[in-house]
Amino acid sequence: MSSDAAREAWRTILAIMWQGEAAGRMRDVCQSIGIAPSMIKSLMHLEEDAPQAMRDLADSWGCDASYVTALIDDLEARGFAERRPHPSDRRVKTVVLTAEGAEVRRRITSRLWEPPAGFSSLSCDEQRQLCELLNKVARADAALASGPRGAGMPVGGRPG
Amino acid sequence: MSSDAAREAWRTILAIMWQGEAAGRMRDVCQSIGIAPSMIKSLMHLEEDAPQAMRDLADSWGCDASYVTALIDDLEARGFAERRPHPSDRRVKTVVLTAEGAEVRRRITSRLWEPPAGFSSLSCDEQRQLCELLNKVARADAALASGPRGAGMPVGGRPG
DNA sequence: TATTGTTATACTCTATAACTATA
DNA sequence: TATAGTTATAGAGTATAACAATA
Repeated sequence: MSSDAAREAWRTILAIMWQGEAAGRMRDVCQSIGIAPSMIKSLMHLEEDAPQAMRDLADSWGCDASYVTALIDDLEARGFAERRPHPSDRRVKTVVLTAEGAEVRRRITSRLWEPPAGFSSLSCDEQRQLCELLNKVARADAALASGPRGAGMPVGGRPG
Repeated sequence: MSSDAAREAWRTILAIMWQGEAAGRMRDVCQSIGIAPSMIKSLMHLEEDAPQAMRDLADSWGCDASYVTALIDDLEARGFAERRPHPSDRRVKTVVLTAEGAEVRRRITSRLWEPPAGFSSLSCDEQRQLCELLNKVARADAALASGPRGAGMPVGGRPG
């Protein structure tokens, strides 16, 4: 059970995300850059110097492997990503961002990470306070998520 | 241009939304209640005692009118919503939530508005502080949104 | 035999165009 | 003539099943 203040804070975050100036952000970014929304998710998760196996991408995106094939086909067709063989397992294909893909990724994040207009109503001190409180929440949330649901831990993790 | 603290705060909100315990929230709610994600959006915007014209729904969801027809067809088929004639304009159809639809809506919100696990790492005072700061942002954001992009105002709104 | 990625296929989501009824 | 909603249809987005290559 959670406190009323926490509940209201969370509801307000949802309102800022879905009803405020940032609501159509995702769609605007897609239109201005000329890519499909599904591409953003892929681009944001790939990196320039860290090849990732297709299978791992399917797992972390929670989608079917065949759909990863389709997504990476698209990215490759536009020159944003590149398939590479796995050094030791020839079944596996890995994916990296090309220089052009990395550039597009930077353009996306610079728009997406721009805070909604309402943040300008806070003083500098308030902005720093807000930032610290949110960081505390995010750190705790990440820690809790890696406990009960983390990737490295077996499912029956907690010893009897 | 926005301050570094504001930028970091916003990025942290995005991390909490997309990477933390709340990341799969929407999908979980859909599965546990047995409805499609698109239905959530519709249900959350309808009300039990405030009939809304189909046309207005299309506008506020930013989608085509024909898709509203499909959505409301689904909701009606499941007994969650009901079409009603407009009192004065016989072209218009309005939509309201049925009692059952309102009940499902309550179940959805009670899960969706549950704050992510990380909020429990804040003291009561910190939760209240966070809540106040976010409220300030949300209020300013709503005010700014209703200025440049508001519904009631003509596009060329600012007088010369 | 089990696993990785691909292909073929089908189902869901959403938009466009043509249509009917009303204003 | 213009507007509200519907129908028919087509295009994206995504999954399932069958398959080839490799382990």
